[in-house]
Amino acid sequence: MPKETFYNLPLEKRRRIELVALKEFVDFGYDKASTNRIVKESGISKGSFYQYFEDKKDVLRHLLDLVKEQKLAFMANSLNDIGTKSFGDSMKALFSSGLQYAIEHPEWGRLGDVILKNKDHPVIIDLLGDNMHASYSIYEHLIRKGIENGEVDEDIDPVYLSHVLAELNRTTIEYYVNNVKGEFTFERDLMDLAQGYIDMILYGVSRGGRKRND
Amino acid sequence: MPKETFYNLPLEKRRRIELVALKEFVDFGYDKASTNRIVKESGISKGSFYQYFEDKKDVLRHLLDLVKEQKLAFMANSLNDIGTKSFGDSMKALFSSGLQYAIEHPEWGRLGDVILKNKDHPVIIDLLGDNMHASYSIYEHLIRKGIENGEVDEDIDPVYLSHVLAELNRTTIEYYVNNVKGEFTFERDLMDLAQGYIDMILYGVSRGGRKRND
DNA sequence: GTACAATGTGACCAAGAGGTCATACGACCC
DNA sequence: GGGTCGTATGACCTCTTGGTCACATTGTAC
Repeated sequence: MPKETFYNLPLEKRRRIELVALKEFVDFGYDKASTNRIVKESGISKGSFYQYFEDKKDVLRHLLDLVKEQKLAFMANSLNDIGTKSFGDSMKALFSSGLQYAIEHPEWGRLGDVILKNKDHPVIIDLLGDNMHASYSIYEHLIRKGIENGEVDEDIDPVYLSHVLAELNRTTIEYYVNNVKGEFTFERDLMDLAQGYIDMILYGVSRGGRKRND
Repeated sequence: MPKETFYNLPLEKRRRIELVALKEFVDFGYDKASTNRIVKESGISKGSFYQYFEDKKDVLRHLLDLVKEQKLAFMANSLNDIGTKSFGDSMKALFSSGLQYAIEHPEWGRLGDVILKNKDHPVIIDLLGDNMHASYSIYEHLIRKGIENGEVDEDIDPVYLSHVLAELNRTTIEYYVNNVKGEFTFERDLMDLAQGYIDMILYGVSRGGRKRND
């Protein structure tokens, strides 16, 4: 956790440091992110930096706390009634609110991607702790429920599928944020996109096998 | 390319250096891979190292050449008749020979994973050059052919799907190599696994939507 | 033997990393 | 004025990095 000194700072200065650090981690990843660059870019001295944070890891921890808080608030609606919906609708809610978050908060969204991509890094493992497992568990939980309901094929290994879905979610959001950018801002387009995505998961990519265009 | 001096070396010494370097890149990724560690581990001097290779990048280039050569030889059969098969069978051939390669050459297989995971790194982009695009293109080509045949849903963006399939392929192989290890050594198991994988892609994960267990 | 080229060596370099610390500054209290 | 407390500073530390280079060793030809 950042030290008290950091929280005593004027809000504006705090935000400035956070944004510079965020950009640094997003642009360079954990290892290559440079504390020297962060202090230079945010116009503070090296000494101050280490009076605000324990160490480099502490900065990333703080950013992850922020993004987690933000994203949970953002996705609260989708997550709340997840127990009441079908597998497909739950997945759709998860995907579309995730994509919407990535569109509205591009830098913070990219932090999530960078973290997920470096999920083998010891520092990331340490920082995420149970959180990582938790994010897989959401999928796993939905899958098991889906199997019980008869919505999901019982032959599929739920643990395997949870990995696939988490990766697929990330890949898809990354693809649309990178390649399609601002073209999908309308709620309607986003829902169409999500529907296509869910159909692909549920019914596959084969022509005859899909439901939507029957 | 490695310098002539390197190729003049006794084969055994060359292999030793290659294996140490491979392990280093696989364990640490490009940036954190240390030339100092490589020379220490392989029992040569720093000076010799730089008489064999231009620079750090040159070593990875050499390893990528080796793995590419190996893997192409390994997958030659699957790749040869890819034009003559259906989308599903081509995908199956691609997946199962890829998995088999990963099982039989774990370290070299992991190098491919590490590279694919760091595909945004400038050095990796430089080294892979058109190769990366080529690997996506295989998928893209199959997808477009599948759409023409009426095998694949025409509503799906082929470029997007090629990214998804490449990622899915990697995730699945990674999952089975990490979690299931030696249990799938028999040809039969491997083909079952591949069939399940392809069915998931073609017909989705929904109970009713899948063909295999109708 | 001498000569010459190929190969081997490790001290050395500059750059950058994360992190520390003695010192200085400014606001408040007495 | 003096004292003190929270904050700001940048020179400095050690460590590791990728890469160099003057020199030593070896092998072969004559």
